[in-house]
Amino acid sequence: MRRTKAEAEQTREAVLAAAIDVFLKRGVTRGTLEQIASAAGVTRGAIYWHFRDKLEIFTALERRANVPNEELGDRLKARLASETKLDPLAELAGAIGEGLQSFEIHPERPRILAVLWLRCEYSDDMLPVVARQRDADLALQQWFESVIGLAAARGRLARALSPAMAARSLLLLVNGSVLDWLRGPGEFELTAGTMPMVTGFLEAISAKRSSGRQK
Amino acid sequence: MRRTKAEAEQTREAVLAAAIDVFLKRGVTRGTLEQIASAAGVTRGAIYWHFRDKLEIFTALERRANVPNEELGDRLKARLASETKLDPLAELAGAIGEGLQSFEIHPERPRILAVLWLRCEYSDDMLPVVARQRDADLALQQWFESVIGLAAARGRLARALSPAMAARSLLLLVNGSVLDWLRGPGEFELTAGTMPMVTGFLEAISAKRSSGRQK
DNA sequence: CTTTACATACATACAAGAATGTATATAAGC
DNA sequence: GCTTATATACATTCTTGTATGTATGTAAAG
Repeated sequence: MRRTKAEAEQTREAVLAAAIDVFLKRGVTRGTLEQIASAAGVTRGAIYWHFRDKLEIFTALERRANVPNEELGDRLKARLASETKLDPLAELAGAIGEGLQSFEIHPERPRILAVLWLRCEYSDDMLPVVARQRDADLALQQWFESVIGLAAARGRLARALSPAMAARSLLLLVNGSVLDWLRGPGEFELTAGTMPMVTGFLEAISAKRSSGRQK
Repeated sequence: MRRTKAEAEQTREAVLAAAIDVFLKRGVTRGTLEQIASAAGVTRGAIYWHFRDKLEIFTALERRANVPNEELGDRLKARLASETKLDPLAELAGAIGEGLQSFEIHPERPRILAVLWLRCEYSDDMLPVVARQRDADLALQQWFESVIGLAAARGRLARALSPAMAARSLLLLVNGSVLDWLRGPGEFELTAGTMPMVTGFLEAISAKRSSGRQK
């Protein structure tokens, strides 16, 4: 019955994949370890070997959700620093488009996010989870803000919204659209349905170059 | 032990109020009828008299969440229809401000919304609830769109966003900000923290009257 | 190269506690 | 007197955690 290390890692992954399935169907609280085990083709014993309890499974999933965004942000910041001729807002739109597409390319990601955002009760004991998600959001908002601030410094931002407010608005737009997309299974295509709002918003907050004085 | 009709109605309300407390603390699934009962100062027997099961308590709460918005929308539409001189976008901003303030004035409303949005697992059996919330959102979006469409018809809308996209963006902004507010207990004031984004957004999508040609 | 010893990767079985729903008791309004 | 509004008691079902069994990989000793 004892498996090799590689096989053990494989069952660990199977448990996590099964957990996503079960959490999506039944919710994190109502989904049971027995259901996860049978979905993974093992018994609860195997789960208790790899994870202390259900919360540890959940946090393992949570950890996988927020990683890719950070890389994306770092790449964009690097590119903007090296090539100063690029239009910051256009590049920002491109990066957001990339981020959205990654959800359509890697099917696991939206499933995990759906668990975090829609299959989870944020009661008192989940408070650290909420805090981590807020931190992730804040990080996103801040790199939005730094890019928008760059545009503002070059006089390419209208005065209606400060960089901070614009960044926050943009984040709410994107997150909200993703949330809607997760709620409705296949009601619209994520990138195609979201980008018009993003580019429209960015265009709306861009300084109009023809007029020195707009109000 | 038998109470008069008025007293019975009172305990029904007490149960609902207690349910909000318990759901907020423990989550809808993990919150137990026993906890609700003791918080309401009754036993589970009383609850089972007034409600068939926990889901019925939940739906009773849900019903109370979406009512006020509809009234607000109807009032604004009536006012815009009667007085044609008003600026639609400015009135829209005012109505949104009113709506936000109602959350700060009536403390029960954000608590119920927090239950619906953050203390609830939307697993398969909750699908009708998700559908109802989407319908409520769609209704909001549509009255945003009708007002913005009015502004567009008067040439007071920039071309960056269509009325439909602008309405959707605006709804995402407002809902997202409310969600953030519900997540962080007292991190910012709802109206004061949200309205700058709303007015900024509306200003950004307004046609600049000085220039005949903006790009 | 074999043997031995130990850790690993599970499965199985069991006990305890919750939570729910229901059935029954009861006492007071109508 | 019948119904209503509750409390109480009970049976049942889940679920979890843990304890234990067990067989296999793995590595070191000889």
